[in-house]
Amino acid sequence: MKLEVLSDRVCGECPIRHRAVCARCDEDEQVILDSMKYYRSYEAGQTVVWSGDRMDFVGSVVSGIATLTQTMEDGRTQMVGLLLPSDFVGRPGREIAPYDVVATTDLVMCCFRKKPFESMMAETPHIAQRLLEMTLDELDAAREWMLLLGRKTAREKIASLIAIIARRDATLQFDGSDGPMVFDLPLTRVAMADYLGLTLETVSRQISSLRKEGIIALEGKRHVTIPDFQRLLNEAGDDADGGFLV
Amino acid sequence: MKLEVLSDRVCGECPIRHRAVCARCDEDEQVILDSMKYYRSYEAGQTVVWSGDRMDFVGSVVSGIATLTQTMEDGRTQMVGLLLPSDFVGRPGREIAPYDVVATTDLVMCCFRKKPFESMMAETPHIAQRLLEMTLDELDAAREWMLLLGRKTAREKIASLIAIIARRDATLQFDGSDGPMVFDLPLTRVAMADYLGLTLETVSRQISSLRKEGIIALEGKRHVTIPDFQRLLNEAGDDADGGFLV
DNA sequence: GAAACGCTTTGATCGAGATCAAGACCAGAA
DNA sequence: TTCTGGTCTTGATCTCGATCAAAGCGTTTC
Repeated sequence: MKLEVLSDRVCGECPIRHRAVCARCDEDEQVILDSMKYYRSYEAGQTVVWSGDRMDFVGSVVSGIATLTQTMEDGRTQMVGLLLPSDFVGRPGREIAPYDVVATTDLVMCCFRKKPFESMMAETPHIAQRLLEMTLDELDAAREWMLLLGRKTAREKIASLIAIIARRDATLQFDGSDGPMVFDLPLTRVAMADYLGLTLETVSRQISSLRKEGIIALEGKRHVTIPDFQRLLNEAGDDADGGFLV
Repeated sequence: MKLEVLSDRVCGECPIRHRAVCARCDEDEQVILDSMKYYRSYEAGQTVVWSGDRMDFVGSVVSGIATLTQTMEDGRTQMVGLLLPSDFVGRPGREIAPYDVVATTDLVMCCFRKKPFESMMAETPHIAQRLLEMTLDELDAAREWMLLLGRKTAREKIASLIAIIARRDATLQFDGSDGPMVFDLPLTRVAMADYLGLTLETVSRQISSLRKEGIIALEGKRHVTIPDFQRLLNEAGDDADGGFLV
């Protein structure tokens, strides 16, 4: 679908140019990556990578949202990462994918075949440096999530998730501070449950509860308005402004 | 205490030389690190770093065990990492420590002042490469832990933790496959509870339950024997051999 | 020796969230 | 229009792990 449009695109006009794994590259390096890259599109619901399968590429999310999930034999599943534009998928040096990667919305990825990318990385410290930085950020996020999974109540979990999504959307749009925040939840109730270590019924109940108390407002199932962000943060159990943003 | 002995030690005879952040360095690089490094010792129970404090050094665990914990204002705590020999503490480029680091046993660390280490890292791809590798491993471990925290039962959590500690100890000692595994738990019941997202009472009850069923045997509070490792793994809810080790 | 302290175990009870079950809401297809 | 399938909400009940409480055990101190 969008593939034709995108395949013409050069890195210079890429929307994630300054945040992705290639962010630190100078012009020469960029030219090489530009010639190596190719785009892939996925529809909402499609699986990008199956856990246990061989993975012959790595890449960055250009637009859309994907999830990283782990599943036990009996079917219990836990989402272990939420991939947003500029996030990196795949691990250099790894053959087999350890997680399912699923497109939650329509998704476009900027991909590189694994071998060439690995050689490029060995010669280009800028890429390795940026990847290290991004991986350390992901590790922080994973650890924040461990606190949520291990110690927060259902209500706090929901409030935390909504706050995280809201803050991200706010960052993307404008950073004009006050006024109500408005956005769409990019996840189904099931996906939220898988992320939060809850059941979908509990997710639904807690969202209803926050709605009844006026902490959030809902239009339809997905469209959310937050009249007072600080009030939401209080429900999330985080200190001050919800951890680190800066 | 051990400080005197250690301060004479050269990197060549370091027990973690081949696994730590310096593992990839060649001899020249090693010599520089050798001259920069200094050892620090901590007693069991001492706090190495306070969350929120400025951190002026980074370093590797040489011997002993430390924990990484996060705490909410109301006192709920979650352990987000277990630091074993060769693990790295601190993030280049970060000023403020986001977690408490606490020595669980007597601990020796090989430290570098942050600024010099950062400059060294900028000039030495070997260090950045190895750190990336280690960080990716930690990210995998954190994600495995997210599955445990979000979806496993109390019994599965305990079995998983014991299995992980057992496997690590087995790796350190010999890889002769069969026969009972014997080792000491390096954590108190409270620490286990903080790691697993449980209360200490539940930890104690589940350990008692595994003991009564003969899946583990206990001498005193800490000394564990596992007669049949596969049986323990079945209780952990992991597939096959408990995920990745290779 | 006894006392004090830290760590652990065990028991009794409670409650948050899971589970089971039904129905609401909405979009697309016939 | 009705049917069908997917997503979400709400209710009733149950259960696992939390909470509250007491006591056991080993080590250190005096």
